[in-house]
Amino acid sequence: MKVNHNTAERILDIAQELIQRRGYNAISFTDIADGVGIKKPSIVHHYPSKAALGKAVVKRYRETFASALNSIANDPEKTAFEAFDFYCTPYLDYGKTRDMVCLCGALAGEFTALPKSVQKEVSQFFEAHISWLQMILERGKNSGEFRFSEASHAMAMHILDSLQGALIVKRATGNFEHLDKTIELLKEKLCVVG
Amino acid sequence: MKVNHNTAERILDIAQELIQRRGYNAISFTDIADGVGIKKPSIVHHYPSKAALGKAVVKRYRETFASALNSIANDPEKTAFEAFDFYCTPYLDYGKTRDMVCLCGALAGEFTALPKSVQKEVSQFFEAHISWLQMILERGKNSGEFRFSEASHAMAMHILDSLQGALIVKRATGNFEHLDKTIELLKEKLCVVG
DNA sequence: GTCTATACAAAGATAGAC
DNA sequence: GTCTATCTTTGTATAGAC
Repeated sequence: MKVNHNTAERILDIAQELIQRRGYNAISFTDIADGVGIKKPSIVHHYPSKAALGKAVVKRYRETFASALNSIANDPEKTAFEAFDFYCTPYLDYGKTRDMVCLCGALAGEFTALPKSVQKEVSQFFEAHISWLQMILERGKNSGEFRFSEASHAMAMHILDSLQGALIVKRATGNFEHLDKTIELLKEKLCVVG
Repeated sequence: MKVNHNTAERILDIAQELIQRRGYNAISFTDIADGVGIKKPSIVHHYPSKAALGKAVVKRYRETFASALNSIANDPEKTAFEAFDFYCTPYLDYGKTRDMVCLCGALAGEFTALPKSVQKEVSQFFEAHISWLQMILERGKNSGEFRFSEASHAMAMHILDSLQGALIVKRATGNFEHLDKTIELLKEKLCVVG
């Protein structure tokens, strides 16, 4: 994890982590300011409102994922299986922590209580992931790596749903097996030879 | 849906619906009071704190489920497939709504920001559902209705995760297909003949 | 760009009349 | 059991000095 020394970015770092741990409506400028080591009005200087900060956090998260997923997809050396495995990595990592979930998984739990601009980013995140997964699934099917009978779009939705669900249930039960088992079952479902 | 005329129960009804729509930290005594048609202090008369109210809401939800699941499991007329199908019904129903998710799915998204007493109820809800599903899966395997190679406990976790994840992603994307597709895929995975 | 000080609204909760 | 009135804290946000 890269460490930022730029204040605007450090605010995003702390805000993101706090949302992943506690959610959007449970955190305040004071919490973020304490984490960064500055005062409340300094945050407002960088982000004019909580909604603007929330949007910036999700936008960065979404774009970081988009960039990484894009790289993998465009790398001719990578197989569809490797791309799928890469996709699972952050879920596995969060799955090992006691109280962190995907940023957008946390936000989805309080979706209708979010500012519209934040909702939009969250929706885009999920839609981009479903599209990317669908593409990788089709590629793997064509290459013979994957074997499944369902529509690739339905499979893509199912993979996303399972991983997001596994993270939130993991945290609520304290059972860290959820992620490992989910990925195992998904791979089996895809008939991965891997 | 039964309509309650008892104030204490009506408070639980409204609080539950509001949490399912917006989450715990985004709602207030004022929101609930407006929904019930009373004033804030009347809520406090019935539930001494927000934490106590939250706990009561989840406890009732959990017990209502436990009772229904118990009835199905103890009914000798019901097959394992019928029990599984019954389990999916509320998810399907919430899946058709624009902005409702499972009460405990919503709460899981802000788990660490919940009062300890509420956390405990949510954990118990998930654990009870996993145990119940595991039992039904084993029963179906023994009767020849289900065919799966994984541990029944892992399958039970996976079913719960998928359904919970499908609900929150459904709401965040506005794509109502998530639940239907999830259940279809789960049934196929179980090699359901039914 | 960061701070102190402050405004203003909303939150959870209490006191006490009816 | 429900209300009005109030307390206290915390929230987001602004003004203006440094």
